Amino acid sequence: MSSILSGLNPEQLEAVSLPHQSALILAGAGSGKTRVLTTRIAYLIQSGQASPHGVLAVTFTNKAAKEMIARLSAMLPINTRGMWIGTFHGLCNRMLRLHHRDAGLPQLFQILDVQDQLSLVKRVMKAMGVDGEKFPPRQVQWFINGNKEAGLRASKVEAYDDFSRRMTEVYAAYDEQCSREGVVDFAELLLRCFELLQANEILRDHYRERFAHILVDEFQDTNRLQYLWLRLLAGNRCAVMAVGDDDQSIYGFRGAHSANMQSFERDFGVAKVIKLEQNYRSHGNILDAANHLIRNNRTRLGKNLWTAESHGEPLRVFQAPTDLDEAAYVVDEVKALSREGVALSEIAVLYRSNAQSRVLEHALFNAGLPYRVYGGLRFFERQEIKHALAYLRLAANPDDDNALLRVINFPARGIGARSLEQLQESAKAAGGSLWQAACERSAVGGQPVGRALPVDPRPATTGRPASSPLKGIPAFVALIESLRAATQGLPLPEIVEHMVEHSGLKQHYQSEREGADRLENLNELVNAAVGFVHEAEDDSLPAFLAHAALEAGEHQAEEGAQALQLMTVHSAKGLEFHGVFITGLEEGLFPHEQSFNQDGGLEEERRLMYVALTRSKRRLYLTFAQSRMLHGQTRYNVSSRFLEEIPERLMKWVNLTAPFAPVLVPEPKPKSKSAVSFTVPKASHGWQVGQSVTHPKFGSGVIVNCEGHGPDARVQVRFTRAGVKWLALEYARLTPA
DNA sequence: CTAGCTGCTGTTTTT
DNA sequence: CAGCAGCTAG
Repeated sequence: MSSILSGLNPEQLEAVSLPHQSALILAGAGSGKTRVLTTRIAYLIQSGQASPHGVLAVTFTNKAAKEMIARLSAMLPINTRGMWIGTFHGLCNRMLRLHHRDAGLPQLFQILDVQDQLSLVKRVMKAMGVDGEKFPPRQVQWFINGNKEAGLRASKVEAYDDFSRRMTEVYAAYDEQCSREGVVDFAELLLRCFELLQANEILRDHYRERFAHILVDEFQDTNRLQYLWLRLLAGNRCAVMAVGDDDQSIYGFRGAHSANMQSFERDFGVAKVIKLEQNYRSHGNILDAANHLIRNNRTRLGKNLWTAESHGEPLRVFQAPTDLDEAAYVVDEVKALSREGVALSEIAVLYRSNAQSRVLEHALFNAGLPYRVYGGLRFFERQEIKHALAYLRLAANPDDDNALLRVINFPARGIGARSLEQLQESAKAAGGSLWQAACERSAVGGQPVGRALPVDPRPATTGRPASSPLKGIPAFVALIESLRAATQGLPLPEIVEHMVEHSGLKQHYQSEREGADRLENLNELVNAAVGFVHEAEDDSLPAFLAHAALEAGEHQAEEGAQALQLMTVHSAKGLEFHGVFITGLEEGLFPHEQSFNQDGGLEEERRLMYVALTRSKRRLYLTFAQSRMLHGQTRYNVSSRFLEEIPERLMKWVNLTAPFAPVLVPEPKPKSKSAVSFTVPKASHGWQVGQSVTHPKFGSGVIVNCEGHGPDARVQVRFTRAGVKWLALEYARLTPA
């Protein structure tokens, strides 16, 4: 017992060994929050106050859940498999699978990711004849999720104006369509689970009996629904330990409600709030900077981090003329750090928005520095993977219209908009899924059956009722049936492999010019299935599909490899690095301009900056650029106000530019760098046929043709790797080889 | 029906 | 600059 508790400071110890009561732990960045949580679980189990079976621990990200399980396994000789440790979505998914009947869901319900959800929303809107101009689908999606996350079904939404009334109608229709298809979106996982527990007393009591201890990580990020879910699940006898930091609440934009911390104190009868304020991560200057910055926020619970460590180095501030120069600086400094012996995996480059990673990646790639990007397009979100998954989903549940629509004509098999329209109409008329409608048509050799016929609005076409589409649809039905039959009972990896091989996807990408990467990803999908079988308790196809939806990014981030870490500030939360670059510190970017009109938006941006600062253990860089390419045009920004909120004495301006010097508007750059630096009399733009060139993306090649003059000048280049391409000289960054 | 083109638009953060 | 909807030629 003493072994797991040794080394804890008094506050940590108090938190870990609390008696059976609900508690709120205010845990500052780097104060050993995860350690407290895991040690608490270990303590409860080791002292016999709880069994592994009777503890539920919920986190916000998969990464955090994994971390917790790993640390727990290291601390105690117990099997952590089967323990209820996971994300809100993961745990709700688990509960819904176990009780799908009570929850009113098919056993094999599928999970819609953001893209799937959006396309379903669009489909529903189209069917209802809702104007997509007046009601942007994204906004409708946001509306639906927002209400679900507030715990509101369409029938409970209070709509006082025509606009929200119409949106609410779409919400209702969308939910109906989801249940027809047997699919649930992310928010639905939570809401459905909540409703299940609410409606089913026996089940509720069962789980309340079972989970005597609930632990919640990142409590400040919980939304209304998650809070209600916790309260419902906890009942009166459960001890809930909520750990959070209001200063790190950065998900307000999607409904997180850090006031849940205050509600928690009240609703759960918290006797004492424990504050963890000693920071074990960063040197003093870094903490000073973070503390000063966050003091500019009005709405805080109040907390001040301190450290026993020395001040360390000053923060290094770098002002770059352009985003390219900023990237170049990052490259140089990373190289220097690396030479000093700092592992690349201990260095992170942070940015506010994903779009910023491009320029950085480009510079790193050219410098030959290995890097890994978190976020962005995740593995399971790639087009070819989504296609393959759609085939798999159809094998598991053919009524999944989203999946069907994705692949019914991919690879192309002659099913166009017209036949789809007809299919959708007959499905609607029969009140069934698209798959059912497709089967009906195929079954009788092309004759539309029974009631399916009369809806055709154009009498002219009734002469030859839907003859052309019937070539494609029966072929599709037959394909799916044969895939299903062939994979029946096979182990998961073989199912996946069979699908990839025989769905026509592989063939399609083999014949496609740029299909090599996609093929590789498809192979990687088979590997993912193999890995999944080894790791997961449930290695069925539906479990794999759920995994794909819930842990979309898992596969591109190989742990431990020696690579520089690139990520948004959001995804950096909870991580720490020896050296951190916070880039793009410009007004409009960080803080983001979208935050200016949002309620409390600026304070959230500041908390985001606080999170960014506190990721660093030792070395911290703050960089910004005076001009930056954004959305295809150059923008001139001033430095971020956050730089001014950090005391000057903590910072060192490394490029010797006076701080807050007036922004110089650079002269317009020459149209094409290469055209200026390279002059050959032959042509006005300086390039000639036969010349060897290199392109940042396509690599090396030879010019095979030229045409046009001035801004319209183009050259045709035969690249060694990328084939033959026409490039506009004004834009292509071509260099002589 | 398909493929390929044009022209438009929307842009933050994520389970 | 992307991704996408809508259009046109084959």
